[in-house]
Amino acid sequence: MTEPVETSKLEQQRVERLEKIKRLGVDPYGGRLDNVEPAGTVRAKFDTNIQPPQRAICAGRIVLLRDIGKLIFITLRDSSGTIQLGLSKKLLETQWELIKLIELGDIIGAEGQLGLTKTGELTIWVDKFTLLAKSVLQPPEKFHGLADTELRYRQRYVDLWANPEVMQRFKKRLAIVSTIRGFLQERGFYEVETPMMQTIAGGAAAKPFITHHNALDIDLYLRIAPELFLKRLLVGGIEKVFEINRNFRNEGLSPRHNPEFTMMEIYQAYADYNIMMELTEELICSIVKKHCESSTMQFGEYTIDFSRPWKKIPYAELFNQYCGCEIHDIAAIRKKAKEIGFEEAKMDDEVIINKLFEEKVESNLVNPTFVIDYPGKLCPLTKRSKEKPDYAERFELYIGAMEIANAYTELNDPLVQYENFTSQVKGAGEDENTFRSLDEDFITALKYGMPPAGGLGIGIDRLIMLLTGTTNIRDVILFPLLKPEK
RNA sequence: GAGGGUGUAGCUCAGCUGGUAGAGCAAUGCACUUUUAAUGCAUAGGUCUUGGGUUCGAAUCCCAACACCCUCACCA
Repeated sequence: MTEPVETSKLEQQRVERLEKIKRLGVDPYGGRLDNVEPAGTVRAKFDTNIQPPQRAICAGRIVLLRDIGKLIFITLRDSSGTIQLGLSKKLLETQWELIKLIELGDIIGAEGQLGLTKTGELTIWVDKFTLLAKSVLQPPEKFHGLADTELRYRQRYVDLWANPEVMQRFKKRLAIVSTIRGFLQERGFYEVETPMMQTIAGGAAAKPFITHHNALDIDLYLRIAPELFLKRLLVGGIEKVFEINRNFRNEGLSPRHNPEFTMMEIYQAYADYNIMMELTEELICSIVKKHCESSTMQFGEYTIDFSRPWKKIPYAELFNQYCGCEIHDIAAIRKKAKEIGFEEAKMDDEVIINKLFEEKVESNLVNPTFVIDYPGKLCPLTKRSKEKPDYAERFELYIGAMEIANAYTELNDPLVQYENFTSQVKGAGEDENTFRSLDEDFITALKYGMPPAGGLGIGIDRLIMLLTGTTNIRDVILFPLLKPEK
C-alpha cells in the first residue's frame, strides 16, 4: 500500500514550500473557518454607498495570482464564481513571509474590507489571511483549463474548478433535480427508495449486472428498473409515489448511454397516461421556466422549442408518415425492413415495426412530441386501449430526437400480466428474453389488487443534457464509467 | 463487436518528405503597491502512451497492445 510515490520535480518544489510553511509554525492544512460567504453573494451584495465600508470573508482556490512585489492580486474561485483579493504587505506585515510562499492551486481563506480598484474590480483588501490547504500538485493551465477529455472525466475534482462552466452545469443539474422533487412533493407524491439489488431483474428488458452476496451465497442483480417495486407500493396503498435513483444496464456505452444512469419513476393511483402526459409537460416546462433563459434551447444541431402545447401524435400516424407504409401492411413493412437490412424473417411483426420506427421516425422528433398509443405487444406492462385493443395506452416523449420519457396506464390485471410475462416476443434480441423473467411475487401483489394507475419514467441524465445543451451524457454525470488505466 | 481519429514538458498545443525536440502558460531567480491570461529580464524543464520491427539513424514509417474521442452495431 505504501509503495514510494514517484513525484515530479514540480511536486518536489511544492513539497519544499510546504516544509518551509511548517517551519514558520503554520499548519498548511488549516481548519475551521467561520462566516465564509460565497464569492457570488459578496459580489451581489456589495454597495459602494454603504457606510462604514463592508467586510467579507471568502474561501476558495487560487486560480490566478499576480505578484507585483509588495502587492499581490489573487483571483479566488469557489463554487459560486470568483472574487479578487488584494494582499498588501502593509496590511499583512506579520504574515508576509507565509503569503510569499502560497501559489496557484492552494486553498485559502481571506477576510477584509471590500473596495474597488482603480479599474473598478471588486476586491477584498485582505487583513486576515488563512492557509486552508496547500496544493502540492500543479493546477492545469489557467487560460485553456483542463481540455483532455479523459483527464477531465478521471479527475473531475480538477475539472470542476479548472473549467468553471463544468461547475455551472453540475450546479444546474442539482438545482433541476431539486426542483423536480419540490414539484412532486407539492403535489403530494412521496419519495421512496426501492431495492437496487434484486433477485429478479424486472421492469424492463435489459441486460443486468450480476453481483454476489457472500453470506447468503446468492447471485443478485443490480436493478434495471424500479418499476415492479414501485407498483408493489401502489398495492401497499401509497397512492402517489416516486423514486429518483440509479438504474444499471449491462450494455454498450455511447454519448447517450452510461451503464449507470439516473431514472425517475412516478406512479399515481387512479390516474392514466393522459394525466401522466399533463404532468410531464407541466413538470418539464416549469423546469425550463425556472432554470433556462428562454423556452428555446440549442441542442447540438437542433433548436428545440419548448412552447406549449406539445404535439401528441399517434404512433401509427408517425409510422405512416415517415416509413411510407401503412402500419397494418405487414408485407410492405417486411419488404422495407429487408431493404434496410434487418433480418426480418426472425422477427415478430411488432419488433420489425418498432425497429423501422426507431430508424425512420425518431430523428424527426425535435420539438417535444408525445408519441401515443403503442402497438400492444410491445408493452407487456401496459393496459390496452378500450377503443383500440391492439394498442396500449402508452406514450414516449421525444425531444431533440432523444427518448426522454416513457409512460403508460399501468396494467393491473394479474392474469393478463402473467400472460404477458410468460409469452415471448421473438426477435427482440437473444439475451434479452432471458431476463424478461417471471416475477411471481409481483403477480401475487397484483392479485391482492393494484389500483388503476398512471406511471411515468424520465431519464434524468438525458433531460439534463437537453436543458444544458450538452450532447454527451458523460458531461452531465460527475463520474462517468471509464476503463481503469493500465 | 466493426471502422475512423487522437496520445509530444505539469497544462494547452506545434513538430513537413525519417537526421536524438519547440512555443505559450505554469515552474525557478531577479525587479515591481492597483493588476485583470499583469509585465520585463534570465534560467531550467522530455523513457515523444507501451512493446516489437524496418533503417546507419524513428516523435515521424510498419506491426501489436493500452487508453480516450467519433461513427456504426447492441440497446429497456
